[in-house]
Amino acid sequence: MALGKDYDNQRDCSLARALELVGERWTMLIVRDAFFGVRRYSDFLSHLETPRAVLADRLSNLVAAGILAKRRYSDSPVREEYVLTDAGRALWPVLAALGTWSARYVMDGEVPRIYAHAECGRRLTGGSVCPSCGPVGADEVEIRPGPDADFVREDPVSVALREPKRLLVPIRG
Amino acid sequence: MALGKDYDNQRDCSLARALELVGERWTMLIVRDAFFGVRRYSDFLSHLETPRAVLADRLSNLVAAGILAKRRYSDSPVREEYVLTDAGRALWPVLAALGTWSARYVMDGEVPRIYAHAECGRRLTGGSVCPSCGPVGADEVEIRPGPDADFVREDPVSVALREPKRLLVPIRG
DNA sequence: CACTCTCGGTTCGTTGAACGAACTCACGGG
DNA sequence: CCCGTGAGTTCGTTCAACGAACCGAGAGTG
Repeated sequence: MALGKDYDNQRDCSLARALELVGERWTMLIVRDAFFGVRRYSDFLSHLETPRAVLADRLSNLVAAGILAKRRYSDSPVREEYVLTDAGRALWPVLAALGTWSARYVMDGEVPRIYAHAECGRRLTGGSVCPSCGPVGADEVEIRPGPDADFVREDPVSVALREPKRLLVPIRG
Repeated sequence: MALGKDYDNQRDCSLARALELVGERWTMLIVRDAFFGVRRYSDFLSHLETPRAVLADRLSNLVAAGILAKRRYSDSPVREEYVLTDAGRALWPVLAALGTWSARYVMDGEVPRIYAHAECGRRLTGGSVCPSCGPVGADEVEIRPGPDADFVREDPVSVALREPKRLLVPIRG
């Protein structure tokens, strides 16, 4: 496949191999949403507003890559959810690093969302490091709306994120 | 533009804004090559083997985003080179985090390339942290071929990377 | 029982991006 | 004068993203 997601002549580079798994359009935002507690196809769909076929394709790729796991949470009716695996949760420092870079060099002072250490309440620096307690895992991170948050969107995920919540805690009870 | 690189409904997220700048196909690998010391259009081209039009588009996007700067290094003939700006160099922790994740969860023990702290020679952990000296900037990082490197490719960049070198040091004198 | 709703998709026609080969243009060297 | 190099642009083809419509199973309502 010459076109598409692979980087055939760059297999000798761990970065390129990683990008084959998480470098496609929408994939990183799906992973971010998974950290936000999104688990259902319909919630990913309404929050990201991606074409349904693209979402289905990305979810199955992420499952194949071992980043998400597909789990049945109801037998009747049959309902599936997508949850982060260990490998998926290990992507937190990557998202955090990119978010931190963006806050510094792209967002120009705007702070739509605040990331803090849930135990001590201090804001994280470098994305995943608490200034008092050192590096923190994603499950110890609390997110809450920042001074520049807008509350315009009405999809279930956006509504749930209007209140502080911990990463990885599912958005629906 | 509904199609393409933007994530219009996600502007309220620093990650999405970052991905609008560095999330397109090839862009991250161009930035990685810039850290490797690649500066010339023809070197990016032969190392990445991307279509020429795509490379030209990505380079101009990166310049517009303030991640690369286009600089004339010869007036006659007119020759330009692309170098990382401060904002571009600040992307190092992002690449390092993704590379580290990949080494752990994707590469399955293969080590094509080794990243070490140039001062003390120790291999970096977490991508950009020296176990003795703490966090290191990209300019203090030395790369060298690892046990699983292959020396198959003959383009100027691949050849130059057969020997140890520091990040950011240009590949051609 | 019929009707409707929700969830989690698949199908399909259209648009736009990636691909790769060919072409351009300015300069420099022999 | 011809050739080579660097840095692109042009263009026809192929493939992926888009979005609207469709689908099937089960649950809830009247």
